[in-house]
Amino acid sequence: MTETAPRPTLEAVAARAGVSRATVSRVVNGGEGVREPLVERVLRAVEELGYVPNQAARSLVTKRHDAVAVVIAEPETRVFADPFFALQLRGISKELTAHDSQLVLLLTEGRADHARVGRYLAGGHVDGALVFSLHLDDPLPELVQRAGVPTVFGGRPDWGEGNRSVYVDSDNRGGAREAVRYLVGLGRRRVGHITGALDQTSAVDRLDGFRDVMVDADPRLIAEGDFTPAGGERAMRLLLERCPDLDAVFAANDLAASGALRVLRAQGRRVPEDVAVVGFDDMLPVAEQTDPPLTTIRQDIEEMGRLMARLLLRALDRRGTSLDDGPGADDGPSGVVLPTTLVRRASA
Amino acid sequence: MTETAPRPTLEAVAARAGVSRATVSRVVNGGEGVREPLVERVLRAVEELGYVPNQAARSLVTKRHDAVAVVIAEPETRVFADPFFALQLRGISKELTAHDSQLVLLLTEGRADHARVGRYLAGGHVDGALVFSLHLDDPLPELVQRAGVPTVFGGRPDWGEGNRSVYVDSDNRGGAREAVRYLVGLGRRRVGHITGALDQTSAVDRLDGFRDVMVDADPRLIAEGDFTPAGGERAMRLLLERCPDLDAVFAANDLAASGALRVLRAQGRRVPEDVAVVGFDDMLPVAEQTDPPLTTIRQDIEEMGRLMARLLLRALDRRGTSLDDGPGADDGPSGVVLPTTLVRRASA
DNA sequence: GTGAAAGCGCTAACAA
DNA sequence: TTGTTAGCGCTTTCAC
Repeated sequence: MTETAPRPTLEAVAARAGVSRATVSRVVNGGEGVREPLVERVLRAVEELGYVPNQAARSLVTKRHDAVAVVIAEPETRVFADPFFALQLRGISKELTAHDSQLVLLLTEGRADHARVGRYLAGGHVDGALVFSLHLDDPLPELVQRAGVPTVFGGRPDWGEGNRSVYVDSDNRGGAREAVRYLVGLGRRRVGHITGALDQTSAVDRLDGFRDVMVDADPRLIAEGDFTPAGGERAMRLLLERCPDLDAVFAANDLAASGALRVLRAQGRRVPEDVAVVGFDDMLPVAEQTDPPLTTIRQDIEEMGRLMARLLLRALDRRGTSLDDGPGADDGPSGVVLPTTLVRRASA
Repeated sequence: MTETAPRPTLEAVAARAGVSRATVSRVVNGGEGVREPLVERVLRAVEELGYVPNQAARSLVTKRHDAVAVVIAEPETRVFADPFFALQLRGISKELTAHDSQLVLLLTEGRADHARVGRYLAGGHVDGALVFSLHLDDPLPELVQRAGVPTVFGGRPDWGEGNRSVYVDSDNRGGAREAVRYLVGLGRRRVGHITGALDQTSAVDRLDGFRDVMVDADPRLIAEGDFTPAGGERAMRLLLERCPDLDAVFAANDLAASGALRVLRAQGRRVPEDVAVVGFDDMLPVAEQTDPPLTTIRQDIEEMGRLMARLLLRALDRRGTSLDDGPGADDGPSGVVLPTTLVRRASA
C-alpha cells in the first residue's frame, strides 16, 4: 500500500510562519481579522508544509462534523433493482459537496444493523441524517428520532399527522391521478391498476390517486404487484383474466409496466390500440427501452435528493445561529412534496 | 427537527460507577485486565447513562478512524445507468460493517471535485480508500497515490506493470474468451463484437478476449459501442450492414446486448436461430427481461465489492501490528481477478 | 488491577 | 490585530 507520513500540525505551521497557533487557526478558517502580510505568511507556510487540518481535533472542540449520514434501509428491495437509489445519492452528494459536508453511507439490512445505526447516530459522528424509510412498519424513523439527530426523511414516513417530522416526497397521489385522468381522457373506460408493494407509502399513495379518479372502480381492476417486472407480469395476467374487456392499465412503476407490456404482447393485445399503458418514475433505461416506449409519470429523483440535503443543511445552519431550535419551532411545512409530470411516449 | 441533548462523557460514567476514567475506557474497549465486578459496574453505568464514546476524541489520540472512503468517479457514466454501482456498494458495506468501519462516499464529477477528494483523503479522515477508476486517463489513481492513503482499486487501473497498486477486477478477458468460444462451439463462424466504451479497461480487456479467440477476425466484425442500449443499437446496425452474413454477436455488456436484440428483431433476424447473442454482466433486471432472455457472462459484482473491502481492511490491520508495512512489502498479488461464468439462457 | 496525569490537534475566550 | 491559555473527550504510559 502506501506509507503514512506524519502530517504537519497547526503548531508546525505557526512555527514556520513565525506566528501563534491562534493566528494560523484564524487564517485557516477564513482569515477574518488578520492583517494581510500575516495572512500571506501563514498561507505560504501552509502551502510549503502541505498542512491539512485534523478534522478530529477540530470536531472535538466545535462539535461540528461537516458530515451527514445517509441511511438506506433494506437494500435487498427494489432500491437496488433500479437506478433510483443512485440518482438520489447523486443529488444528495452534489448538495452536500457544495456545503463542504461529507456523506456517510449507512446501508442496513435487518434488525441487527438497526442497533448499529442507532449507536452511530447517537455517537455524534454526524451533524444530521437523511433517512430513507420505505416500509410501513420500519423501526428506523423511531430509532433515529430517539438518537436525537436532526433528520430529513426521504418518502413520507408512515406516521400519523401528529408527528411533524420533515420529509421530502414526490406527489405520488397527484401523479397517479394525472396518469389515470390521462387514460380516461383518451376515452378508456376500463382502466386497471397494478399496485406497487403495498407496504410502502409510495404504493399506497399511488393506489389512492388511482381511486380518486376511478371513484367506484370495479375492485377486480386492481391487482397487487411489488414494483418488479415479474410482479407486473403476474398482476397483468390476473387483470386480463378477470377483466378481458380492460382497455388501459396504470402500473405503479415503470418496471412493473415493462412486465405488463410483455404479457400484453404475449397475449396478442396491441399497445396502445387495445390496451393503453402508463407507468410511473420515468426511469430512462426502462421507460425508453420498452416496446413500445412507455408513457409515464416522471419524478425528479435527483432533485428529491438535493432537496432533502438542502433542507437538512438549512436546519443545521439555523440551529447554529438562532435560539428557538426546538422541535417544530419553525412553522414551515414539515413535508415537502415535489410535483410530477406526465411524459408521453407511445404506450398511451 | 430534534433537540441536541448533551451526551454523557467518560467522566460521567466514571463518576457514576465510582471508578476512574481509565477504567471505564478499558472496559469500553474490551475490558481486558479489569476485574469482573468492576466491569459489571461500569457496564451498568454505561447502560444507564446511554453512553456512547465520542469518536472524534478517540480518533484524536488513536489516529484511527474506523472509516473508509469509497471514491466513485464520474457518476454521469454508466455506473448510474445500471445497478452495478449499488451492488458494489452493498458488498463493500457488508464487509465494512462486519469490521465496524464506516463508509464515507465520495462522488466526483470532474476536476473541481478531484481537488476536494485529494484534500479529504490527505486530511486523514479515513483509514483507507476504495477507488473506482473506470477511465483510462483518470487522474484519480495518481492523486490518491499522492495522498498517501492505503488504497484498493476497483477495476484494473490503466497503469504499466511497474505500478504494483492493489486492485480487484473481474476476469474480463477470460470471460470474453469464454463467450466467444461458446459461440464458436455452437458452430457460428461469423462472430461480431460490440465493444464497450474503449476508454475503460474493462472494455479493452473484453475486446482483447474476443480477439484471443477470433485470431484474425475480419475487422469489420468489430463495432464500437459504449455500454448503453443506444450504443448497442447503433453498433448492431453497423455490423449488419457491413456483414450481412454475420451469425453471432458478443456484446460487451447486457445493456448493449439488449439494444442489439432490438435491432435484430426489427430487421427480422431470429435470435438465436439466425444470430446468436451473448452479453456480459448478467445484470438480472436486464438479462432476464430481454426477448429472448440473454445468455451472458456473469460477474459477481457484490463479491467484488466485498473483496475490495476485505483486502483493504486486511492491509490496515497488518499495518497496525507488523513492522514492514512499506509499499509493496508483502509479496502477495497486487491484482486479484475474479472468475466469471457463462449463464445460458435463450439468446445463444 | 487501578488511578493519576499527560497530551492528541484544534478552537475560542480573554488579555494584551 | 495578535498571542496566551484553557479545555474539547478520549487513550495511554507510568506509578502505585
